[in-house]
Amino acid sequence: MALTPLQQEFVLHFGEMGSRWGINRTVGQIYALLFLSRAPLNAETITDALGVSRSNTSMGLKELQSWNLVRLKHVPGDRRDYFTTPDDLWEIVRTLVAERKKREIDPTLTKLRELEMQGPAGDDYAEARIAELRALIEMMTGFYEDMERIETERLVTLMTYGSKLAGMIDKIGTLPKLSSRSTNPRKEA
Amino acid sequence: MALTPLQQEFVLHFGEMGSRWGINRTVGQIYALLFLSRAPLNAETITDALGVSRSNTSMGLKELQSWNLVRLKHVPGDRRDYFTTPDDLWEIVRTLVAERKKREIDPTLTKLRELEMQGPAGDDYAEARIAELRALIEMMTGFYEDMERIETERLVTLMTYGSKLAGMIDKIGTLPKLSSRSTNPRKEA
DNA sequence: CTTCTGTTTCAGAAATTACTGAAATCTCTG
DNA sequence: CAGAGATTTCAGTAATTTCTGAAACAGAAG
Repeated sequence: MALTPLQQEFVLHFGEMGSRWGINRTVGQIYALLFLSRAPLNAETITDALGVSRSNTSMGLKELQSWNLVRLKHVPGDRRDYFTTPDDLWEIVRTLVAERKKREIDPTLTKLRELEMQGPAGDDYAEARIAELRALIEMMTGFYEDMERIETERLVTLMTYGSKLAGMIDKIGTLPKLSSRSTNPRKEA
Repeated sequence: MALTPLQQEFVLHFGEMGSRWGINRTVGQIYALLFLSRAPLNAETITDALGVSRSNTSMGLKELQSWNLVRLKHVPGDRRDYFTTPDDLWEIVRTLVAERKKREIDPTLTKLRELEMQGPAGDDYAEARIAELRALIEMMTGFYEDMERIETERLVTLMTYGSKLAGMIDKIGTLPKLSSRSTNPRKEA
């Protein structure tokens, strides 16, 4: 499969960005190719389009599967595996955020909790810093978990609302009580 | 400077996580060390505490400076440079997000706009996908820019509010008009 | 069971990235 | 300006990561 110039440029860009995103070039390129392709592609087609080895494609697809970024499809009457990316971009973003959190944040949160468990270490400043960092990460991951549960349509509304939020935030506490994870938002109604 | 076991473990963890975070081990370790240290440290002290070469420390500090993650301090009567991390963790988070956006997202947004500029390429699906991705990234970066301007205290309130937001979002549009980047949030008052 | 098609694994090669020590540079101070 | 202290640069080396081709594996069909 020959790539159009548009596909080509997009694929090369994702390859180059790969290292910044924590994946390797081939993985970035495979993803880019699938992203732009309406129909699912099999490993052979990908190998051929990108000019990499068949085994490299296999590893790349495995990596993308471990990120939950691609779906496996089967074409009737064809034994080969076909891959696609979800049509819904928001689903992709959600997956990406969830996976990065899992890989880049959760291990550290666990470690910070461990360190706190070990009790006083005779270094007040370091202990305070660690506790503060742990609390901040917990706040952010807690918020993330709440946002994760909100439907896409509402998220879009929220994001579009943008700077108006500042004004709205100040109304919090004056609004009727609703269930929430929060313990004490500024003022209890 | 000998590290306490607490510092040691924290520093080693940051070193290991470094590669996932897009920095190298030494950079992660230097940052961790500075983060836990009340007093600013000079390059010599860091070199000694981490057991790396002086030049490696120099490069690591340079990298951290390029990320705006450390500040340079000067101790009266001492010509050496001393480094610290900001006391305010929120400031650190803001820097981190800003820098990652700059490195991981902005170049892609630029590239997507370029690709769209090049006009029809005879691949409707790919063009639509690219346009959709560009629009999504613009929405998210636009929202980010709005949030960036909100004071920390309000952000904390917002994050603490968590799942209550879902209910609040539905009220958007019924609230009095305020200035905003948004063009048409669901319903105009 | 054997063959055929497709996928994965893996050891080594290639490429990239990180680290070091020595030399160069920079900048105060006397 | 000369010398001392501090930092940076850089070429070479070490370590790590990525990629490949060959071989092993899987399972459907005859």
